[in-house]
Amino acid sequence: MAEREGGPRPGGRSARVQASVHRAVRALLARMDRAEVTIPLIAAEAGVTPSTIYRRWGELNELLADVAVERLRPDMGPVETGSGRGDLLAWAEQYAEEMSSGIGREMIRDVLAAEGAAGPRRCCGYARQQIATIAERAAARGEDFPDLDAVLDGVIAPILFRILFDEALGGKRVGELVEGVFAGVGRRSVPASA
Amino acid sequence: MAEREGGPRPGGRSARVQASVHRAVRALLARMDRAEVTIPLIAAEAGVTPSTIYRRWGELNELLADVAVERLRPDMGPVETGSGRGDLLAWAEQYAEEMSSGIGREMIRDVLAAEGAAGPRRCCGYARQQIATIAERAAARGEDFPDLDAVLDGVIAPILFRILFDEALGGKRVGELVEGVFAGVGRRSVPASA
DNA sequence: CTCCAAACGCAAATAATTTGCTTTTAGCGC
DNA sequence: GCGCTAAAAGCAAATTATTTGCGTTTGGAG
Repeated sequence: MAEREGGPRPGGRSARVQASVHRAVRALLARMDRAEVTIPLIAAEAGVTPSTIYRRWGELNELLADVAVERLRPDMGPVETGSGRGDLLAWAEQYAEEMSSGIGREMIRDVLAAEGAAGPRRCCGYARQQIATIAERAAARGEDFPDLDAVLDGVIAPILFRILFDEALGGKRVGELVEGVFAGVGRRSVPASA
Repeated sequence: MAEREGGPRPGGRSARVQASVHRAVRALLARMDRAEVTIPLIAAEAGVTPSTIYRRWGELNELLADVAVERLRPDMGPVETGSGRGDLLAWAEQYAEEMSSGIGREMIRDVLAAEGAAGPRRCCGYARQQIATIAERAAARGEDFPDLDAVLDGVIAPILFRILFDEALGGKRVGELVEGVFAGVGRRSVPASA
């Protein structure tokens, strides 16, 4: 659990190259439009030969997705507000805002555009984990908290769907979504009252 | 409303080229893996020169997205079952199934990977229109029917979110989602009972 | 019918990608 | 430590894709 991924050793050449390439991608992405970023450019910025990148990542999209997934990994747990509802609301609002930004949107698209389904799954897993943390805290306090799937489908899904297909949701609507999943607590899988 | 888009005249050279290229893309996509499809290949299959495609679409992704959007356009209205709930359920189940298929998934990704937001918007618009039709029919029968946005966020969003980021939902879960948006009818924007 | 501009075809020039081979280097047994 | 081995990187040539300049075709308007 302490290691991140890939490289045989943190300080090895392989790891150094990967770090250098990732750094180069982030730098170029910050400096110019994504459409202008090419593998030879990244290679030059990173101080490696293009063929190294081609052999390791195959194509530009894979590399961009790799970098994006890493950037999308949350660097801290969800903030605590005192209640599960407050935690979820605060987290969802921040999540929506981060993902709605230009860079956030691009990262999501990069992740989705990559070949396998591993990238998207990992991103989904990040959100899942954050919500699970909130749910556990709520459970520890003896509160009712909606199912993980209910939150994924009722809050995360609309946020990402609108970003990708329509227009990003505002904070107000996100709040309504959170209210919605709490309104439905216990309605599913609990054969009571319906 | 009778014309489709683009071309000056249905039988003109421009339209002929576009049709030929689109046909070529569909043929190649059916015959081989997407990763192997290149613009020169498409050009050869379509009987045009590559530069024509480059000038018109710019890059492979744009062309693939263009073709995908066209294929994603519904070719008929939602089936009528007698009730708004039944219509929505039937439509959502078919939608989920179509989009979950390998080809559906690929088309969505192609659309999302393209530059502008026009493609995704159009796809969202297709779904919106289908739902609006169902809603109008329900209204004409005097039934209650959820808001368009409630359906988009409560049914379409989870379906697509799971396909893109996790695992496609089964028909059972889709049914639950439809039930969910009907359970919430009138709860939003109508200041009653809460 | 003639003209104009947009779209296409062609081919040369440029850039990206692949590939075979050599060199470096991290991990491993001694 | 000391070599050995295999994975990963560098290098350069070959291949393939993309861009571009220019001449030609063609659809639409006067």
